[in-house]
Formats: sequence, C-alpha cells, structure tokens
Amino acid sequence: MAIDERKFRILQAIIDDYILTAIPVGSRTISKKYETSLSSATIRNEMSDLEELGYLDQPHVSAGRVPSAKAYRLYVDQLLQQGKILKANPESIRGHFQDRARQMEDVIGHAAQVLSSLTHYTALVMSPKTPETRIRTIQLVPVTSSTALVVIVTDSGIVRDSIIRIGNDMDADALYSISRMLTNRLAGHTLSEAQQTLAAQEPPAVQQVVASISDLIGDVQKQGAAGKLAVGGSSNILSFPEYSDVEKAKGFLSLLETKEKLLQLLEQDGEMAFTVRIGPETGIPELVDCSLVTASYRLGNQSHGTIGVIGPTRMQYGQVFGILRALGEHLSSLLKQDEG
Amino acid sequence: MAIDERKFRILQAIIDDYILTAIPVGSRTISKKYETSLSSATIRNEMSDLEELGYLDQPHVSAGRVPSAKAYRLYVDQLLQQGKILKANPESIRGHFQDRARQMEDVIGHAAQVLSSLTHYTALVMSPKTPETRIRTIQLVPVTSSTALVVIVTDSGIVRDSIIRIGNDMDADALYSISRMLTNRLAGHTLSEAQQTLAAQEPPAVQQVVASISDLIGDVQKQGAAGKLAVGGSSNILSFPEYSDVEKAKGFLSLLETKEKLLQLLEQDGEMAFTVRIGPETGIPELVDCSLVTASYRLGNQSHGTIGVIGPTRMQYGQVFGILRALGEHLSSLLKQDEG
DNA sequence: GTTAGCACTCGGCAACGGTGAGTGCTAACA
DNA sequence: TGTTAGCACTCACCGTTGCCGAGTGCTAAC
Repeated sequence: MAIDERKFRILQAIIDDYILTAIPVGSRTISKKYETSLSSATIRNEMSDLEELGYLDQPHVSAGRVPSAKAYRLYVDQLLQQGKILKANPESIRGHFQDRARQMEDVIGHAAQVLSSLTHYTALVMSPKTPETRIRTIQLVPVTSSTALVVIVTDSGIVRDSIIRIGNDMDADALYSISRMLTNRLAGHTLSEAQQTLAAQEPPAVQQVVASISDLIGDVQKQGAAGKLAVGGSSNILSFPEYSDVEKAKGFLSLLETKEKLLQLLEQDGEMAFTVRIGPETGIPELVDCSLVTASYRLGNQSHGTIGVIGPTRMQYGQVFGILRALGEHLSSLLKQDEG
Repeated sequence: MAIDERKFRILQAIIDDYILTAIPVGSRTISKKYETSLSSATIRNEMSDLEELGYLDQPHVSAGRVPSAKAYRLYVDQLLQQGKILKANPESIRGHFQDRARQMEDVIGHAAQVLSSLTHYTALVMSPKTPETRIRTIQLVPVTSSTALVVIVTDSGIVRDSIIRIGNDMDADALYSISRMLTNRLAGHTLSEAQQTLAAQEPPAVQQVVASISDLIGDVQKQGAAGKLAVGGSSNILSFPEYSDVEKAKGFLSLLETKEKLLQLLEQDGEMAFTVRIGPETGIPELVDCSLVTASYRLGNQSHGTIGVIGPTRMQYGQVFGILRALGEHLSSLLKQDEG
C-alpha cells in the first residue's frame, strides 16, 4: 500500500491541525474542517491506513491520531521541495539590530535573543568556524611592566587576545619591534604552520614571549575550529504542553547548559540551506519530542556560521524557515559590513 | 510577648527541618527529633505563639508550620552574627579551575558553572565594575587595508577592543605612530577626561579615527560601569518542589534571561562580606520564594565584583556562605595573579 | 508550666460512575 | 469498488464520595 495524493492531503491536514492545537486529531475534525467532501468514516479508513504505514500514532484507542516523526519528515521534505517558506518581514529583524555590536560574541548573543523572540522557540547561534585561517598581524601591547597583551589578527577577521608575561626590560618600542618581526615572519601562514615556524627557530632573547604566543596561537586554532555558541529563549520550551512535565523540562534545560553537546550537534550540519532533524533524528534522548532546524549564514567567502531553532516536533516549520533565512541574510550583511 | 531562648531553639529546629524536607513541620516531629524533653503539646503551644509573632505560617489548619521570611531573617542574622559559616573545601574549588582562563568573560562564566554545581542552586557571577579607571595604553593594529583594531588597556587591567574604519593610506607604522601619540596624550587620564581631551583637539588628518576611538572609550566606560554577568545552573531551580509549577518556573527562568534586572539587583549590594535577601526583600515578584545571597570579591585594591546564589528561601545558608567565601577568595587570587 | 486526651479540620488518595470523543467493523448504497 | 451511515465498544477525563491520617486547639489534670 502506497501513500496516494488524498492520503497525503489528509496527513497534511492532521499535521497542520496538530501543530496548532497539540491535541490528537480525530477523523471528525478533519472531515469538518479540512476535507469537507468526505465523511468522517472515510477519513477513518484513510487514517487507519496511514497508521499502518507508520505516519500516525494513536496515544490510546479512543483518542485521535498524532503525527509520527516519519510524518513530519515527509511534511518537511515536501515543504522544502515546494519552497513553501513563509516570508519573514526583514524590517522586524533589522529593527532589533539598531545599535552596532562591536564584538562577535555580542552579535551572536543578540542574534540568539532576536531569533528566540521571533520564533518563540529556543534559539541557537553559532559563530563561524575558521579552521584554516591565516595570520595577518601579530602585535604586542604593553599592559604592565611585566605583562603584555598579544593581539592576533587573522584573515577571517577574527581577533583573539591574551595577556602574557614578558621580561621586565621591554618598553613599548621593544614590543613593537618584536611585533614587526613576528608579523613579518608569520603573516600569510596558517596557524599550524605558524606554530611550527615558531617552534623551529627560537631567538633566545624573546624565548619566553614566543613560547606564550605559540600557546596562544594554539588557542586561537582550537577556538576557531570550535566556534562559539549563544543560546536564547531557553525558557520558551516551557510554554509548550510537551514540556509541562518538570523532569523533562529539566533534562532539556540541562542540555542547553552543556554547550559541548549542542556544538557537536550543530557541527554535523554542512553548509546547507536548511537542515531539519526531527525527534529521534537528533540522536539526543532529551530531544525526542523536539525538532532542530538549522541554517547557515556566510561570513565573507570562506567561512560560515550556523543558526538554528529547537522547538517541539510540531513546530511551525514554514515560518521558522522564513525567519532563519531572513536572519541569516541579515547576519551575513551585518558581518560583511563590519569587515569592510 | 517576646521570643525567648526556648522559642528560638524551637524555631531553629523548625527551620532546619524545613530546609531539609520542604514539608510543613508538625509539633510531633520537633518533639521527637529535636526537643525530646518536651512533649508535642508544649511545642504546639510555643508554635502557636511563634505564629502569632509572625515567624511561622500555616498552609492550612491541619498541616504543620512553615517558616516565614521573618523567621529566615532572624535565622540568617543569627548565623552571620555567630559566624556559623561552614568551611568549604578550597581544594574542590581549585580543582575546577585548572586551565588558566584568559579572558574575564571566560573566568566569570566558568566561576558561575562551578558555583552552581557546588551549591546546586542558581549562580550569578558579576565581573568587577571599574567606574573610574584610567587609560594606560591605546594601540591600533592593522586588520585590513581600511580597518584597524583599537585596543585600550586600562589600569584595572581591563582590555577592550573594537574594529574601526580608517583611511586607506595608513600602514602599520603610521598606525603605530598614532598609537604612540594617543597613548602619550591620554595615558593616566580617566575615561571621561580622555573623551573630553579628544573632543577638544582634533587633528584633521586622523579625525575619523579619533572620533571612532572616542566612541569606543565611551563604550568602555559604559561597560565598565555596568559589569558583565554570568549565570550558571539556571535549571537547578527545577529540582526544588517550590518550583514544580511550570508557570512559576517559567517566570523564574525568563527573569534569568533578562540580565538587566539581575544586574540592578546585584548592584544594590555594596562591598559587604555577605548580603542576604529573603523572598519579598528582593523586590522582584518572581523571586518571592527565593533567597539571594551575595558576596563580593576583590580585584586588586580598588574594584570589586559580586558573586551570588539564588535558591529557595529554605536555602542551606551556612553552606552557601562557606562556598561563596572560598570561591571569592579564589577568584581574587586568580585575577590578581593574572594581572601580574 | 507541662502534658495527656479528645474532638475537629482538612488535604491527599483511591474508588466510582457518568460523559463524550473517537474508533473499528459491518452492511448498505452509488 | 469506493463511500457512508450506523452501532457497539473503548477509554481518558472529570466530578463525587468517602476514608485515612497528620496535625491542631482546647481543656482538664498533674
């Protein structure tokens, strides 16, 4: 038995209704609200077939039907294939980003806030990963007589700084000449090349400084490979009856606090327009009743970041796609402008 | 009618028991577990008096008694006065801070994590405020041909950077000479003085750059005045029966997401060893069932930050005091060491 | 001042039964 | 062969009822 066009229409109606109400959908509801030309008995037969095919679940015998993960999958694939993406109002997004944010962390934090308040779901925003970035400038800035700030600028515009200990006999000019020397030697190299170069030739005078800088380069690399994550609207999930159970809610919120797992989850996505993971497809027990929708946004020409939304499986997918697309475009333009 | 020594002992027993169990305490429980020399009837009379005095509440007539905010206030004051602060194991704290964190934000974020996992409550960590800080160095680092990174180092060791747009005709050396000029002119000045100085004398050649830097100084000032806030263990509150109601939990978690209110709350505290706000004393409706315990930690000699814990009013105060003290000391030493 | 005794209150819980939404099946109809 | 009306059946939900037990306040005796 295959799923024909009418079955699909009925399934769609069930999903639409369930997304709105979160109440198991009965045959009579469909017959009255959606397929008015068919009687409830006919719908019933079709629903029975759909259940057999694995698209519907029945919480108990005298309740209506609930869409399965398989049903959502079909629904979403159809949505994406037909390009049924609700247009979000770009103005409403731009309005939230009036004041220029200066640091990447501020931007992604703010974006997560905006995304969660627009969708009413939980928002994730990951900064772009920059695994194979090249050094552009290294500069030492005096802080105290015995410490200095190392600033590393890479070609992806990522800046990382850290305070290191220096010998007592260095003034600003001495630091500047070291900076020039390092920049000359390392500019254009990838981070790992730079670390090797530094390890190979250590001028004894600046040995300690160079070692610290080498450490820092390792940090930059590690961090660039990982990407930073901002979460917004954690508590939104509590608005949904799916999470009225406190234990479940706690599991979900704890998951949000351990960002490693989330990063891992987001990193599985390539540079797709949209990735949708429905319930068990996430592979995380706490998210069996959730869907994760992610999209990527471009930063310059080489690296990309990820934005996403976690909500109940009965998510307003079409709307979420639209908002993600609009926000992604906005972020891309925002960051491009920053870079000049 | 005043509260005599025996009444106080009974009140203490009730609070201790309620802190452990969250179940309204009956006269028989006290008579059996705490005041074994007195019968339940006697306890009953005393409890009736304590209720009249406002120290106890009765959820309903056939339930035990629950301590009021007034009771906790008395209890905590006594605790602090007698110095009954449980010693926390400093090792357990140090163990969590093995890897040196490089940026202030990492430090406070990590500290919030540690604090929440040690106490099992929700942790707040605020970075030190530095309202009257002085500039030590300003340096421009080339990023692209038309942008540069401004790094401002202040005497409180706070570093703030931002990317600004520059004219196209500046190379690294030109930027360095501007940096020297700015540092010479502004070093030792407070931020507001620096802004005024810059506004007064604008060399036309670097007009745009200077204006951007002036903006940035304003930012630094604003940010220094505010302090950054990290929250840890938001979901911990869900472990307590007080917040098994989803609506209440949602209100609490939403509050944690809007950091402005929290900052405002923390800023009311001066540089006290401990500040305790019990239930209504917080002045925030979402926190009527919560207590907020804060402590300050020193950064260098001038500025101080705040760490705190939010938990149910029936909090393990003695233990929390101990952990806060130990963590505060650790943070102070950690940051001092960073500064060199 | 303390305590035993007793009547009383009231939340919590389990059992009960009615209601209604929803189903599956069957038989008749187009 | 597909559609539909009819009907018996299931079962979650909800309000009612009654019991249990923890806890209280009061009184009287010690």
